[in-house]
Amino acid sequence: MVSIADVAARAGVSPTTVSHALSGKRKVSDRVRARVESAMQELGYVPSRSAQNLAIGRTRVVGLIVPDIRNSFFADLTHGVEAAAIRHGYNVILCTTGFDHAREVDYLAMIRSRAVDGLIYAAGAPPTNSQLGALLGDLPLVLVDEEVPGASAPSFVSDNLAGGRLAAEHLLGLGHRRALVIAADGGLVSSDLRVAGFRECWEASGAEPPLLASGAFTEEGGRAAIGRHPEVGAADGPTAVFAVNDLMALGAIGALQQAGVDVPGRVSVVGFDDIPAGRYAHPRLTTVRQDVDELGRRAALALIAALADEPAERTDQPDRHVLPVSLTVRQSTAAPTTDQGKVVNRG
Amino acid sequence: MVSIADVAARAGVSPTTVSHALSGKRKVSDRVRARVESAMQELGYVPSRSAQNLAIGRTRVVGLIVPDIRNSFFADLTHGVEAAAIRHGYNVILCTTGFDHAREVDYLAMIRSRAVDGLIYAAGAPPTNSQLGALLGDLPLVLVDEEVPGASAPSFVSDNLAGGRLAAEHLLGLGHRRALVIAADGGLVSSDLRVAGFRECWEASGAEPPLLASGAFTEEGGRAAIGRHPEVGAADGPTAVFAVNDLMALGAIGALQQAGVDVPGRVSVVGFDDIPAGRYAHPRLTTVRQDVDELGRRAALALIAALADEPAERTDQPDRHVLPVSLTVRQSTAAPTTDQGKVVNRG
DNA sequence: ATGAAAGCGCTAACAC
DNA sequence: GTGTTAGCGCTTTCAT
Repeated sequence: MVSIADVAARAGVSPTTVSHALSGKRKVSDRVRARVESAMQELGYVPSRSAQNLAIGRTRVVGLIVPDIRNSFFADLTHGVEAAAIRHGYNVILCTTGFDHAREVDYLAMIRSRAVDGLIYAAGAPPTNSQLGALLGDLPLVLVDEEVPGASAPSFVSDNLAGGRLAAEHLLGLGHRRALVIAADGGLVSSDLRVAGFRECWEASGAEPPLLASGAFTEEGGRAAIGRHPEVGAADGPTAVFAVNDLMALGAIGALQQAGVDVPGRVSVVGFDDIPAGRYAHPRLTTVRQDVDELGRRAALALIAALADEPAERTDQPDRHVLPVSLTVRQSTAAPTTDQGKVVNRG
Repeated sequence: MVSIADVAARAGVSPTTVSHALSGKRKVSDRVRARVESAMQELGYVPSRSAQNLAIGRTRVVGLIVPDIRNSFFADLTHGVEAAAIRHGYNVILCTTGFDHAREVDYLAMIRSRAVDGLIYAAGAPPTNSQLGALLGDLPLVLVDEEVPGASAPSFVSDNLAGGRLAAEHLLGLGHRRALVIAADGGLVSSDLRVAGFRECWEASGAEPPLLASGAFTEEGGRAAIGRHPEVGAADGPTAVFAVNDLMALGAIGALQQAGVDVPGRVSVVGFDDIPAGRYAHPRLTTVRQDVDELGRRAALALIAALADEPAERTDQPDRHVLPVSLTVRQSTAAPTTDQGKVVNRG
């Protein structure tokens, strides 16, 4: 292990000078700099990150907590975070909770030991609300994708309310008047907002209130919700389904098709997220698109900015940043057929 | 920042004793241990990871290099790695190269500065062959998914050769005799082996040698390959396509369908990997399944074991571990139709 | 069973 | 423009 002292000795200068030649934090004469540089070269010197971390009190590493990296939504988010972080000289430690409590505890221990300078938290499960603050201590924190009711940290989320409205408008525009909404279990704010946006818009149109189902945030959750509502696609039953994420929407389509209900012939389905699988599905999924990559990027930049600022700066109001969403119309939605409900003309 | 000295003072013992009470590396009387523990509690003490790292010379962090986390193959791999790592007390720093050279350089700097104890490397691009060793120094390294010709590191890969054979056997068994193989650009060992396995089996059956195309390891790559081979699905043209990964297979199917060629009616397609999108595609994709999660798990365990052993142990022969693959038959393959080539009976 | 003291390798006042 | 020196907070001989 070649240390800064070795380099200093070889170049005939002090360790301080080597340090400054490396960091540029103070002037070093060209002659000396050249000697130092060749000494480093010859010795194959690379500064020890551990020593630097201890000396400066920071690690230039941020933690990213996501429920499951195999979910392509979180993979995209991670991509955005990592790309932004690396551009600013930060590395990211990936922490996937997998909804496992033991793991969360391990992560918290790591976090509290200041192995990371800050944290980006995408809560996938009903988050540890008020506990969060206690567990994290005063570690800089940014929430992304999912807001945590109690927490006083900046958050970056998609416009879930508007997304729900977009889905409702699209379906109403096609002539649908009876809908089933599939929400996520566990009181996730994002799910609640999507449902709220949908209902608000739907009911404002004068259509009858949508049916409500809920389930796990997975394909199986969507499948099961349809199982519990055999009236979907039946005479006088709902002709439209809005699922609060694509996985559930895909599951719903699968269950519908299995029950012999044509999509979109008999029932239209719209999802939320715009994951790759939705583009390959049959029919291709109409969905509300989130710019997940950007969500991750913005969250990372915010955290890094907070880390650079004086800690005092952190008492800023915990602002909530909401990013726009858009509707991507594909083949899983169509006008309802006249034999199963009167088509109503409307704006 | 409460340090070990604070705890020691409060408990009326020396820092040494606090350290040992924490690590259990030597006996501490119950009385003292109790005092130390409550002192830690009251002060909210958490040991500084940076200080520990510097003192013990290790970080308990491993690096994972993958080309792109958004590719679900690598997301699965990452999941396997991370799960195994965390169970053994290691964290993982995610490094996505995105085929960007600047980033690779940043990562190498981090790695050489001993920010990580070891490295798991899934080379997605034509890897930095012989350079690799030089760049990494003597950092413990494990290769996964893709082997690097020069490198003298243990590797964990799927049985690509057998996978290629499986695909060929399946297609031959259905009665196909003319095939197009879509390989990946860039001389990736995995692609070469898959192609080799396929050809070997194909030609051994007496069928005419398959046509060969190649392209990027992406959906677009598969699409373009079909574009360059309009004879696929035409009279006397190939009735089967084997793409060396699912993304390319999906692209090929899309291009075929766009050209009015029915899959599997007129042309059968088999992929490799078994990514989620293949299960949603229409027709659902027949493919060679890799146990990616296990690949990642095994690689992580091997690295961690190497880190625990005496460094001397590392001179072991750089073993190559190959994991079995299996064929998942779905709807993208069928017997060739008689009007486009005589059906031949076989085995 | 417990302590004193010397590092681990770097940074940053504070001198000159 | 360069050097001295004192930490950063922990682990770990070596004593007792």
